[in-house]
Amino acid sequence: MILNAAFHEFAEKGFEQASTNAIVKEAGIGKGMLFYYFKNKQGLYEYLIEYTLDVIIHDYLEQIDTEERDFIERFKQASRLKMKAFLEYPALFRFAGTFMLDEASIPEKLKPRLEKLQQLGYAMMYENIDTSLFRDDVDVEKAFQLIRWSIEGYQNELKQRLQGENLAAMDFDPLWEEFYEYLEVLRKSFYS
Amino acid sequence: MILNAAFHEFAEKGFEQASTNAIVKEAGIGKGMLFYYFKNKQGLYEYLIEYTLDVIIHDYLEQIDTEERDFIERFKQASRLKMKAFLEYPALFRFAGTFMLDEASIPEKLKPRLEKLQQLGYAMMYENIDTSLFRDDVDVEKAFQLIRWSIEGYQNELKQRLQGENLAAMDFDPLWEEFYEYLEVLRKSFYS
DNA sequence: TTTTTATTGACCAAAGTGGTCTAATAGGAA
DNA sequence: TTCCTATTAGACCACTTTGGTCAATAAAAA
Repeated sequence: MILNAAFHEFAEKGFEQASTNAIVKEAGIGKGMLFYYFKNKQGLYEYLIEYTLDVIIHDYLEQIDTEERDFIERFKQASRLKMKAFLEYPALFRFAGTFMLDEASIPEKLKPRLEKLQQLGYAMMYENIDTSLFRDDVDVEKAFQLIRWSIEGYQNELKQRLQGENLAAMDFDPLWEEFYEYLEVLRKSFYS
Repeated sequence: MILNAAFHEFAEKGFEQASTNAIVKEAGIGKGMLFYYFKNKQGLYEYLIEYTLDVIIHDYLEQIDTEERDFIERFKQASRLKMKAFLEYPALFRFAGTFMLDEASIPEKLKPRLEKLQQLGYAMMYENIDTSLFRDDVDVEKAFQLIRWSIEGYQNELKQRLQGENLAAMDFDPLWEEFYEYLEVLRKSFYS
Protein backbone atom coordinates (compact mmCIF):
# COMPACT_ATOMS: atom_id res chain seq x y z
CA MET A 1 0.00 0.00 0.00
CA ILE A 2 1.22 3.45 -0.94
CA LEU A 3 1.04 5.02 2.50
CA ASN A 4 3.03 2.30 4.22
CA ALA A 5 5.75 2.41 1.61
CA ALA A 6 5.88 6.18 1.93
CA PHE A 7 5.99 6.05 5.74
CA HIS A 8 8.84 3.61 5.51
CA GLU A 9 10.87 5.58 3.01
CA PHE A 10 10.42 8.97 4.68
CA ALA A 11 11.12 7.52 8.11
CA GLU A 12 14.35 6.03 6.91
CA LYS A 13 15.72 8.85 4.78
CA GLY A 14 13.94 12.06 5.68
CA PHE A 15 12.17 14.30 3.20
CA GLU A 16 14.91 15.34 0.80
CA GLN A 17 16.72 12.02 0.63
CA ALA A 18 13.56 10.00 0.27
CA SER A 19 12.97 8.75 -3.26
CA THR A 20 9.59 8.68 -4.93
CA ASN A 21 10.94 5.93 -7.17
CA ALA A 22 11.73 3.81 -4.13
CA ILE A 23 8.25 4.42 -2.77
CA VAL A 24 6.37 3.27 -5.86
CA LYS A 25 8.69 0.31 -6.19
CA GLU A 26 8.10 -0.81 -2.61
CA ALA A 27 4.38 -0.16 -2.96
CA GLY A 28 4.30 -2.22 -6.15
CA ILE A 29 2.52 0.43 -8.19
CA GLY A 30 3.33 2.42 -11.29
CA LYS A 31 4.99 5.78 -11.01
CA GLY A 32 1.93 7.55 -12.31
CA MET A 33 -0.32 6.56 -9.43
CA LEU A 34 1.67 8.48 -6.87
CA PHE A 35 1.26 11.73 -8.77
CA TYR A 36 -2.32 10.94 -9.58
CA TYR A 37 -3.24 10.77 -5.90
CA PHE A 38 -0.80 13.42 -4.69
CA LYS A 39 0.26 16.69 -6.23
CA ASN A 40 3.94 16.04 -5.68
CA LYS A 41 6.46 14.72 -3.18
CA GLN A 42 5.81 17.60 -0.80
CA GLY A 43 2.07 17.03 -0.98
CA LEU A 44 2.49 13.38 -0.12
CA TYR A 45 4.75 14.25 2.79
CA GLU A 46 2.29 16.75 4.22
CA TYR A 47 -0.55 14.28 3.88
CA LEU A 48 1.47 11.70 5.79
CA ILE A 49 2.13 14.11 8.62
CA GLU A 50 -1.49 15.18 8.94
CA TYR A 51 -2.61 11.58 8.86
CA THR A 52 -0.04 10.69 11.49
CA LEU A 53 -1.07 13.48 13.82
CA ASP A 54 -4.70 12.42 13.51
CA VAL A 55 -3.96 8.80 14.34
CA ILE A 56 -1.80 9.70 17.32
CA ILE A 57 -4.50 11.95 18.70
CA HIS A 58 -7.50 9.70 18.17
CA ASP A 59 -5.98 6.26 18.60
CA TYR A 60 -3.63 7.10 21.41
CA LEU A 61 -3.77 10.38 23.29
CA GLU A 62 -7.55 10.73 23.48
CA GLN A 63 -7.86 7.18 24.77
CA ILE A 64 -5.87 7.92 27.89
CA ASP A 65 -8.08 7.86 30.94
CA THR A 66 -7.39 11.02 32.91
CA GLU A 67 -9.61 9.79 35.70
CA GLU A 68 -6.71 7.63 36.77
CA ARG A 69 -4.96 9.90 39.24
CA ASP A 70 -2.02 7.62 40.03
CA PHE A 71 0.85 8.84 37.81
CA ILE A 72 2.56 5.50 37.39
CA GLU A 73 -0.74 3.76 36.77
CA ARG A 74 -1.58 6.37 34.17
CA PHE A 75 1.75 5.85 32.46
CA LYS A 76 1.23 2.10 32.47
CA GLN A 77 -2.16 2.56 30.87
CA ALA A 78 -0.73 4.94 28.28
CA SER A 79 2.06 2.50 27.49
CA ARG A 80 -0.46 -0.23 26.71
CA LEU A 81 -2.40 2.10 24.46
CA LYS A 82 0.73 3.21 22.70
CA MET A 83 1.85 -0.36 22.11
CA LYS A 84 -1.58 -1.30 20.81
CA ALA A 85 -1.57 1.62 18.40
CA PHE A 86 2.00 0.87 17.39
CA LEU A 87 1.16 -2.74 16.54
CA GLU A 88 -1.70 -1.50 14.41
CA TYR A 89 0.31 1.19 12.57
CA PRO A 90 3.98 0.32 12.97
CA ALA A 91 5.22 2.22 9.92
CA LEU A 92 3.27 5.31 10.88
CA PHE A 93 4.68 5.31 14.39
CA ARG A 94 8.22 4.88 13.19
CA PHE A 95 7.67 7.82 10.88
CA ALA A 96 6.25 9.83 13.77
CA GLY A 97 9.34 9.10 15.82
CA THR A 98 11.61 10.64 13.23
CA PHE A 99 9.88 13.90 12.41
CA MET A 100 8.57 14.75 15.89
CA LEU A 101 12.09 15.20 17.20
CA ASP A 102 13.26 17.46 14.42
CA GLU A 103 11.68 20.90 14.13
CA ALA A 104 13.26 21.45 10.74
CA SER A 105 11.65 18.44 9.13
CA ILE A 106 8.10 19.67 9.57
CA PRO A 107 6.53 22.17 7.13
CA GLU A 108 5.70 25.57 8.57
CA LYS A 109 1.99 25.20 7.95
CA LEU A 110 1.77 22.05 10.07
CA LYS A 111 3.66 23.34 13.08
CA PRO A 112 0.56 24.65 14.84
CA ARG A 113 -1.08 21.25 14.61
CA LEU A 114 2.01 19.60 16.04
CA GLU A 115 2.03 22.06 18.90
CA LYS A 116 -1.61 21.30 19.62
CA LEU A 117 -0.76 17.64 19.79
CA GLN A 118 2.12 18.24 22.14
CA GLN A 119 -0.10 20.25 24.43
CA LEU A 120 -2.72 17.54 24.38
CA GLY A 121 -0.06 14.95 25.12
CA TYR A 122 1.13 16.94 28.08
CA ALA A 123 -2.38 17.37 29.40
CA MET A 124 -3.31 13.72 29.07
CA MET A 125 -0.22 12.67 30.97
CA TYR A 126 0.10 15.26 33.70
CA GLU A 127 -3.33 16.70 34.38
CA ASN A 128 -5.34 15.62 37.39
CA ILE A 129 -2.47 13.65 38.91
CA ASP A 130 -2.64 12.96 42.63
CA THR A 131 0.65 14.42 43.80
CA SER A 132 0.04 13.32 47.36
CA LEU A 133 1.14 9.80 46.42
CA PHE A 134 4.72 10.94 46.04
CA ARG A 135 7.17 11.00 48.91
CA ASP A 136 7.35 14.51 50.26
CA ASP A 137 11.11 14.85 50.40
CA VAL A 138 11.45 15.14 46.62
CA ASP A 139 10.23 17.66 44.08
CA VAL A 140 7.22 16.16 42.33
CA GLU A 141 8.10 17.77 38.99
CA LYS A 142 11.49 16.11 39.09
CA ALA A 143 9.94 12.79 40.00
CA PHE A 144 7.62 13.13 36.99
CA GLN A 145 10.55 13.57 34.68
CA LEU A 146 12.62 10.78 36.18
CA ILE A 147 9.77 8.33 35.90
CA ARG A 148 9.11 9.42 32.35
CA TRP A 149 12.76 9.04 31.36
CA SER A 150 12.88 5.64 33.03
CA ILE A 151 9.91 4.32 31.15
CA GLU A 152 11.01 5.79 27.85
CA GLY A 153 14.44 4.30 28.44
CA TYR A 154 12.94 0.88 28.99
CA GLN A 155 10.83 1.22 25.87
CA ASN A 156 13.80 2.28 23.77
CA GLU A 157 15.79 -0.66 25.02
CA LEU A 158 12.91 -2.96 24.14
CA LYS A 159 12.74 -1.48 20.67
CA GLN A 160 16.37 -2.33 20.16
CA ARG A 161 16.09 -5.80 21.64
CA LEU A 162 13.15 -6.58 19.33
CA GLN A 163 14.75 -5.13 16.22
CA GLY A 164 14.08 -7.50 13.34
CA GLU A 165 11.80 -9.85 15.25
CA ASN A 166 8.42 -10.73 13.88
CA LEU A 167 6.25 -8.59 16.13
CA ALA A 168 2.98 -10.02 14.86
CA ALA A 169 3.82 -13.53 16.01
CA MET A 170 5.22 -12.54 19.35
CA ASP A 171 4.10 -13.18 22.86
CA PHE A 172 4.38 -9.90 24.72
CA ASP A 173 3.18 -11.14 28.08
CA PRO A 174 6.60 -11.81 29.58
CA LEU A 175 7.72 -8.37 28.45
CA TRP A 176 4.75 -6.76 30.11
CA GLU A 177 5.62 -8.74 33.24
CA GLU A 178 9.13 -7.34 33.16
CA PHE A 179 7.77 -3.85 32.56
CA TYR A 180 5.46 -4.10 35.53
CA GLU A 181 8.37 -5.16 37.71
CA TYR A 182 10.18 -1.99 36.77
CA LEU A 183 7.06 -0.01 37.56
CA GLU A 184 6.97 -1.66 40.99
CA VAL A 185 10.50 -0.48 41.65
CA LEU A 186 9.55 3.03 40.60
CA ARG A 187 6.57 2.91 42.91
CA LYS A 188 8.67 1.80 45.85
CA SER A 189 11.22 4.48 45.11
CA PHE A 190 9.17 7.54 44.30
CA TYR A 191 5.96 7.00 46.26
CA SER A 192 5.72 7.24 50.01
CA MET B 1 38.95 19.98 8.05
CA ILE B 2 38.20 16.79 6.15
CA LEU B 3 37.41 14.57 9.10
CA ASN B 4 34.86 16.92 10.62
CA ALA B 5 33.06 17.35 7.34
CA ALA B 6 33.01 13.59 6.88
CA PHE B 7 31.77 12.98 10.43
CA HIS B 8 29.00 15.44 9.82
CA GLU B 9 27.90 14.02 6.49
CA PHE B 10 28.01 10.38 7.56
CA ALA B 11 26.25 11.15 10.83
CA GLU B 12 23.45 12.89 9.01
CA LYS B 13 22.91 10.54 6.07
CA GLY B 14 24.50 7.20 6.85
CA PHE B 15 27.04 5.46 4.67
CA GLU B 16 25.19 4.91 1.39
CA GLN B 17 23.34 8.22 1.32
CA ALA B 18 26.37 10.25 2.30
CA SER B 19 27.91 12.16 -0.60
CA THR B 20 31.64 12.51 -1.13
CA ASN B 21 30.90 15.66 -3.11
CA ALA B 22 29.13 17.13 -0.10
CA ILE B 23 32.08 16.24 2.12
CA VAL B 24 34.72 17.95 0.00
CA LYS B 25 32.47 20.95 -0.44
CA GLU B 26 31.90 21.35 3.29
CA ALA B 27 35.57 20.74 3.97
CA GLY B 28 36.48 23.39 1.41
CA ILE B 29 38.92 21.15 -0.44
CA GLY B 30 39.20 19.78 -3.95
CA LYS B 31 37.73 16.45 -4.83
CA GLY B 32 41.17 15.00 -5.45
CA MET B 33 42.33 15.39 -1.87
CA LEU B 34 39.76 13.00 -0.47
CA PHE B 35 40.88 10.18 -2.74
CA TYR B 36 44.51 11.10 -2.24
CA TYR B 37 44.26 10.52 1.50
CA PHE B 38 41.70 7.70 1.38
CA LYS B 39 41.32 4.78 -1.00
CA ASN B 40 37.61 5.35 -1.47
CA LYS B 41 34.40 6.19 0.34
CA GLN B 42 34.44 2.90 2.22
CA GLY B 43 38.04 3.45 3.30
CA LEU B 44 37.20 6.88 4.65
CA TYR B 45 34.21 5.48 6.53
CA GLU B 46 36.25 2.74 8.15
CA TYR B 47 38.93 5.18 9.15
CA LEU B 48 36.33 7.39 10.81
CA ILE B 49 34.94 4.48 12.81
CA GLU B 50 38.34 3.31 13.99
CA TYR B 51 39.27 6.84 14.93
CA THR B 52 35.99 7.25 16.77
CA LEU B 53 36.40 4.05 18.74
CA ASP B 54 39.91 5.09 19.75
CA VAL B 55 38.78 8.49 20.98
CA ILE B 56 35.87 7.09 22.94
CA ILE B 57 38.11 4.56 24.63
CA HIS B 58 41.04 6.81 25.45
CA ASP B 59 39.33 10.15 26.03
CA TYR B 60 36.27 8.81 27.79
CA LEU B 61 35.97 5.24 28.99
CA GLU B 62 39.52 4.78 30.24
CA GLN B 63 39.30 8.02 32.19
CA ILE B 64 36.48 6.77 34.38
CA ASP B 65 37.68 6.18 37.92
CA THR B 66 36.51 2.73 38.96
CA GLU B 67 37.77 3.35 42.47
CA GLU B 68 34.61 5.34 43.00
CA ARG B 69 32.24 2.68 44.35
CA ASP B 70 29.13 4.86 44.61
CA PHE B 71 27.10 4.15 41.46
CA ILE B 72 25.49 7.56 41.18
CA GLU B 73 28.77 9.30 41.89
CA ARG B 74 30.45 7.18 39.24
CA PHE B 75 27.77 8.12 36.75
CA LYS B 76 28.13 11.77 37.60
CA GLN B 77 31.86 11.55 37.04
CA ALA B 78 31.37 9.72 33.75
CA SER B 79 28.87 12.35 32.62
CA ARG B 80 31.40 15.11 33.16
CA LEU B 81 34.02 13.19 31.20
CA LYS B 82 31.60 12.50 28.41
CA MET B 83 30.58 16.13 28.18
CA LYS B 84 34.21 17.23 28.16
CA ALA B 85 35.02 14.81 25.36
CA PHE B 86 31.89 15.83 23.48
CA LEU B 87 32.81 19.50 23.60
CA GLU B 88 36.23 18.61 22.25
CA TYR B 89 34.95 16.37 19.43
CA PRO B 90 31.30 17.22 18.85
CA ALA B 91 31.11 15.94 15.27
CA LEU B 92 32.80 12.70 16.19
CA PHE B 93 30.40 12.06 19.05
CA ARG B 94 27.37 12.77 16.96
CA PHE B 95 28.71 10.31 14.40
CA ALA B 96 29.29 7.76 17.15
CA GLY B 97 25.71 8.15 18.28
CA THR B 98 24.38 7.17 14.89
CA PHE B 99 26.40 4.09 14.04
CA MET B 100 26.64 2.58 17.53
CA LEU B 101 22.90 1.95 17.59
CA ASP B 102 22.73 0.27 14.21
CA GLU B 103 24.48 -3.07 13.79
CA ALA B 104 24.01 -2.97 10.05
CA SER B 105 25.91 0.26 9.59
CA ILE B 106 29.23 -1.08 10.84
CA PRO B 107 31.55 -3.08 8.58
CA GLU B 108 32.06 -6.70 9.55
CA LYS B 109 35.79 -6.26 10.15
CA LEU B 110 35.19 -3.60 12.79
CA LYS B 111 32.53 -5.40 14.78
CA PRO B 112 35.02 -7.08 17.13
CA ARG B 113 36.50 -3.71 18.05
CA LEU B 114 33.05 -2.31 18.73
CA GLU B 115 32.25 -5.27 20.97
CA LYS B 116 35.48 -4.74 22.88
CA LEU B 117 34.45 -1.15 23.45
CA GLN B 118 31.00 -2.14 24.67
CA GLN B 119 32.51 -4.58 27.11
CA LEU B 120 34.91 -1.95 28.36
CA GLY B 121 32.04 0.50 28.73
CA TYR B 122 30.08 -1.98 30.76
CA ALA B 123 33.05 -2.73 32.98
CA MET B 124 33.90 0.91 33.62
CA MET B 125 30.34 1.66 34.67
CA TYR B 126 29.27 -1.40 36.64
CA GLU B 127 32.40 -3.02 38.04
CA ASN B 128 33.36 -2.57 41.67
CA ILE B 129 30.10 -0.88 42.58
CA ASP B 130 29.10 -0.89 46.24
CA THR B 131 25.66 -2.46 46.06
CA SER B 132 25.13 -2.05 49.79
CA LEU B 133 24.26 1.59 49.25
CA PHE B 134 20.98 0.64 47.59
CA ARG B 135 17.80 0.11 49.50
CA ASP B 136 17.32 -3.58 50.03
CA ASP B 137 13.69 -3.84 48.98
CA VAL B 138 14.52 -3.42 45.30
CA ASP B 139 16.53 -5.46 42.83
CA VAL B 140 19.88 -3.72 42.36
CA GLU B 141 20.11 -4.64 38.69
CA LYS B 142 16.78 -2.95 38.08
CA ALA B 143 17.88 0.10 40.01
CA PHE B 144 21.02 0.28 37.84
CA GLN B 145 18.94 0.35 34.71
CA LEU B 146 16.42 2.86 36.00
CA ILE B 147 19.15 5.24 37.07
CA ARG B 148 20.90 4.83 33.74
CA TRP B 149 17.71 5.48 31.79
CA SER B 150 16.97 8.50 33.94
CA ILE B 151 20.34 10.06 33.32
CA GLU B 152 20.34 9.28 29.64
CA GLY B 153 16.86 10.73 29.42
CA TYR B 154 18.01 13.94 31.04
CA GLN B 155 20.96 14.14 28.70
CA ASN B 156 18.81 13.57 25.63
CA GLU B 157 16.44 16.27 26.76
CA LEU B 158 19.36 18.63 27.23
CA LYS B 159 20.63 17.80 23.76
CA GLN B 160 17.29 18.83 22.35
CA ARG B 161 16.99 21.94 24.45
CA LEU B 162 20.44 23.08 23.33
CA GLN B 163 19.92 22.26 19.67
CA GLY B 164 21.35 25.09 17.63
CA GLU B 165 22.85 27.01 20.53
CA ASN B 166 26.47 28.04 20.43
CA LEU B 167 27.93 25.46 22.79
CA ALA B 168 31.38 27.01 22.85
CA ALA B 169 30.12 30.28 24.32
CA MET B 170 27.81 28.71 26.85
CA ASP B 171 27.81 28.65 30.60
CA PHE B 172 27.11 25.10 31.64
CA ASP B 173 27.20 25.65 35.38
CA PRO B 174 23.46 26.11 35.87
CA LEU B 175 22.83 22.99 33.84
CA TRP B 176 25.21 21.01 35.99
CA GLU B 177 23.39 22.37 39.01
CA GLU B 178 20.11 21.12 37.63
CA PHE B 179 21.69 17.78 36.82
CA TYR B 180 22.99 17.40 40.35
CA GLU B 181 19.53 18.11 41.71
CA TYR B 182 18.18 15.22 39.69
CA LEU B 183 20.99 13.04 41.01
CA GLU B 184 19.98 14.02 44.53
CA VAL B 185 16.46 12.83 43.88
CA LEU B 186 17.79 9.56 42.52
CA ARG B 187 19.93 9.17 45.60
CA LYS B 188 17.01 9.77 47.93
CA SER B 189 14.87 7.34 45.97
CA PHE B 190 17.17 4.42 45.25
CA TYR B 191 19.62 4.50 48.15
CA SER B 192 18.72 3.56 51.69
C1' DT C 1 -22.15 1.34 -26.10
C1' DT C 2 -20.07 5.42 -24.31
C1' DT C 3 -18.03 7.81 -20.64
C1' DT C 4 -15.39 8.10 -16.67
C1' DT C 5 -11.96 6.61 -13.61
C1' DA C 6 -7.76 4.13 -12.52
C1' DT C 7 -3.47 2.61 -13.88
C1' DT C 8 0.86 1.85 -16.19
C1' DG C 9 5.65 2.62 -17.49
C1' DA C 10 8.46 4.77 -21.08
C1' DC C 11 10.35 9.03 -21.13
C1' DC C 12 12.50 13.57 -19.90
C1' DA C 13 15.96 17.07 -18.66
C1' DA C 14 18.46 17.93 -14.80
C1' DA C 15 21.17 16.80 -11.10
C1' DG C 16 24.10 13.87 -8.67
C1' DT C 17 27.18 9.60 -8.12
C1' DG C 18 32.02 7.75 -6.79
C1' DG C 19 36.17 8.02 -8.74
C1' DT C 20 40.18 9.40 -12.17
C1' DC C 21 43.62 12.17 -14.09
C1' DT C 22 46.04 16.03 -15.80
C1' DA C 23 47.95 20.03 -14.79
C1' DA C 24 49.27 23.50 -11.75
C1' DT C 25 51.56 24.89 -7.56
C1' DA C 26 54.09 25.12 -3.37
C1' DG C 27 58.12 24.40 -0.71
C1' DG C 28 62.27 22.64 0.24
C1' DA C 29 66.93 20.77 -1.34
C1' DA C 30 70.72 21.36 -4.37
C1' DT D 1 68.35 29.44 -9.54
C1' DT D 2 66.98 24.99 -10.75
C1' DC D 3 64.99 20.74 -9.68
C1' DC D 4 62.18 17.60 -7.59
C1' DT D 5 58.64 15.89 -5.03
C1' DA D 6 54.57 16.22 -2.22
C1' DT D 7 50.11 18.55 -2.49
C1' DT D 8 46.26 20.34 -4.36
C1' DA D 9 42.38 21.61 -7.44
C1' DG D 10 38.68 20.74 -10.27
C1' DA D 11 37.30 19.43 -15.07
C1' DC D 12 35.77 15.35 -16.52
C1' DC D 13 33.86 10.53 -16.92
C1' DA D 14 30.25 7.16 -17.53
C1' DC D 15 26.52 6.00 -15.08
C1' DT D 16 22.61 6.24 -11.98
C1' DT D 17 18.91 8.63 -9.97
C1' DT D 18 15.95 12.50 -9.52
C1' DG D 19 10.88 14.37 -9.42
C1' DG D 20 7.57 14.68 -12.58
C1' DT D 21 4.79 14.21 -17.23
C1' DC D 22 1.97 12.08 -20.55
C1' DA D 23 -0.09 9.22 -23.98
C1' DA D 24 -1.81 4.85 -23.99
C1' DT D 25 -4.82 1.77 -22.00
C1' DA D 26 -7.64 -1.26 -18.80
C1' DA D 27 -11.57 -1.47 -15.75
C1' DA D 28 -15.72 0.09 -14.10
C1' DA D 29 -19.92 2.82 -14.42
C1' DA D 30 -23.43 4.80 -17.06
